[in-house]
Amino acid sequence: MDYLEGLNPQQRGAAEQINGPVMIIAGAGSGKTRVITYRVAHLIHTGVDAFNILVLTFTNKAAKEMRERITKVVGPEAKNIWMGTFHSVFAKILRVEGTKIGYPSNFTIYDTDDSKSVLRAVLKEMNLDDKLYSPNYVYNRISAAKNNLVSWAEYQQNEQIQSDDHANGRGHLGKVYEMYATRCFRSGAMDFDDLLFQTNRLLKEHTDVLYKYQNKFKYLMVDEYQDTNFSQYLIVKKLAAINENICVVGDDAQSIYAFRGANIQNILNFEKDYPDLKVFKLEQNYRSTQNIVNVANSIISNNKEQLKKNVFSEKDHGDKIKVNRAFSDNEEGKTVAEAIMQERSTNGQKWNDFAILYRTNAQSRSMEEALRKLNIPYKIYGGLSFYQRKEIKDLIAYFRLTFNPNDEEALKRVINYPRRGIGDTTVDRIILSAGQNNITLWEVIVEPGKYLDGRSASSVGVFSTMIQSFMVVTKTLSAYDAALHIAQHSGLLKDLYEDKSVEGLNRYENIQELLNGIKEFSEREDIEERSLDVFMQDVALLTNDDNDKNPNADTVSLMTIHSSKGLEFPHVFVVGLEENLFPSQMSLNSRTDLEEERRLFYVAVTRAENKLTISYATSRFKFGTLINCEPSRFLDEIDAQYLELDFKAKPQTGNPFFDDERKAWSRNADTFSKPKAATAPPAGKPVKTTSLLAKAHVPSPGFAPSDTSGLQVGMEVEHERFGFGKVINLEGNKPDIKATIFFKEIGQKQLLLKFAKLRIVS
DNA sequence: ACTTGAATTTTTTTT
DNA sequence: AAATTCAAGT
Repeated sequence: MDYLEGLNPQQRGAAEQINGPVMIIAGAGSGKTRVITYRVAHLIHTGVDAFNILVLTFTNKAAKEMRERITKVVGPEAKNIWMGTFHSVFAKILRVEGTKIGYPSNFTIYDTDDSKSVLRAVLKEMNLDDKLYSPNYVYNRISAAKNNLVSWAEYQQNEQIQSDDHANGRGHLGKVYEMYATRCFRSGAMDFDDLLFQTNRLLKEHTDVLYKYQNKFKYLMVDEYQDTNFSQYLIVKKLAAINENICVVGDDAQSIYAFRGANIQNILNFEKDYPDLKVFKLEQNYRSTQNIVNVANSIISNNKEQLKKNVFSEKDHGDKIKVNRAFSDNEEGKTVAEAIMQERSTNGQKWNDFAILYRTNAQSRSMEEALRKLNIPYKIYGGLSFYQRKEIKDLIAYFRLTFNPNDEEALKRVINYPRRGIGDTTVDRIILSAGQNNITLWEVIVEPGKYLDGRSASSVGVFSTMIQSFMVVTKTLSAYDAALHIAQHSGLLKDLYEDKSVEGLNRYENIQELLNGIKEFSEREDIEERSLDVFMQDVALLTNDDNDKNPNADTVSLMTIHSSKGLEFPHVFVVGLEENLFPSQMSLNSRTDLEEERRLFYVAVTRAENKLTISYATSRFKFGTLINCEPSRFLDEIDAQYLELDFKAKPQTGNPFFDDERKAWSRNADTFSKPKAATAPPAGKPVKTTSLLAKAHVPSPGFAPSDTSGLQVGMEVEHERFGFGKVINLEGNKPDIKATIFFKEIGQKQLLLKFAKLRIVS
């Protein structure tokens, strides 16, 4: 039992309560992963067969980490535990049982790009305006339906939905959903939501299958339960129905995936589903200093919907939370990079100790540039995954087509890449005859002479013969040899090799990297089936982290707050605390969305162990135009006693974030009602600086900042935004010289010379 | 069929 | 600013 010694009483209680329904409300940094690890270890020690345990996690990475930790406690037996994301676990089950609901076992998994491409085709065929029916909107709508287990037929019959759609002028959505679903089915494909939706169908329509897995998974654990949607909730509930040995772990304060259908009610209502539920609350935060925990608490206390808990820390108070203000996004990056540089040298820290977190992926660029200038090694997590790169998707599309010739998205992707003279017209004709003869595209292609005329028939024939040869060849080759064969004989490798541009070289290397990955896979000894089609099966579910070559390199980490969930760093920088960015402007229309943004901020803050720095910029580029930004409302919500500002608060207001600029942009309660007809354009809407305000300054043509090292009192200067002014004072030493400048249009300002972009006029 | 350059759109977050 | 789509020319 010594493995339980390291747990505090609540943690231990949760780990030892192995029978019956259990809910663990785990505050940030409260040792949640530890508890799950030891709970599973405890299950195995008390004699539960590892094969009977199912652990559902939120990311592949989390699953992998947990398995490693459990292995340390219980040894190789840990290999036999079913552990993974909802999507990967049920994809695996659907490969085995999917034939019962009409899917081939080699079904393709469509990623978001594939799905949207199908939708575009459908919308085009139905002649629908793709402004009104934007693929994005339609996709989300269908996704939401599936996550609530509404089939296309039910969608069409549901009066509420229908009247909503009609009110939105989108009465054809039901039909689009139907076409989309049938198209995917015909292609032998499931999208992400299908993996859960079809699992539900399977368990509902085939009680023998349900029974089988109920008995297999005698013990269920679900991590990050607050992020499950209805579809996931129901799968779990069904699987647990016989034994009711279900343990869910979560923190309602960290629910940040409602946009993907996550339903916070799942955790709030868990007690109703299981009246004899045992609840454990983990409230001691072992990760962060008291200041950080207190700030986090003061943020989250602004939310109405939450389970009561009292997260506390017994660590030192630690430093106050620094708040930096910058004039632009680039300067914000510079400030962060310089702070990292400095701290590392004074405190002897590693690059690893720092993380920069942001709301949107687009913000990484200004950070990257600043880090690169100071030669700071960094790594960006998330963003475009390796498997989403064009060249990788192209090659994989060939694999997909080889193993599932009905995969229309793969077919359309590669039928004319590399160029082989099959243009849009021919493709359209193929689609047309497939429709007319009620057969698949593939069936047209294998007998081109029957459906197409001479010229195109021959080039199409060459293509289909090639794919057919792949089907034969891959049967006997190892995964790597098969992949190489396809890469070579499809002409793809040659096409990339001949492109000598930098990007072309890069693409070629990426293909080699993929091939290397496949080689590694085909040499793995821990799995039985190592053929290419097995490798293919989960590729759509892989993310960037799963392709990380040296995860232990000493680098600064850059990532969105969403992907930072579950991680921790000694010093965290949260950047871009601005209205319309964080909180995102998409979230301003409803209280629930806004509360989710606030939880997101909570997640960001609680990643920090010892030090936290928050920053915002007063202007930044968006879509190539400069916009003015106002400080985020979240900053106002933090109890000021924990903060340390790098700029002077305005004494009159008592609120450091309400400065003149802020007042001019005046935001308050009516953000929730209508956008007001203000004299000033609302912040966040892209506005050319030239037309900003009556008093806005138009920089002189060819405005470029001068070298200000020789600046003297009395000189006239021009500032990009503040206009012309006169230097009235200079103070401070070398890099930190502060200039007081009187600007004609806006009055006196203090600027740090190293940041200010000034042109010396005279 | 394909190439080129212009016009248009895009940003939330992810399995 | 970058990526994608569109339209005219070859």
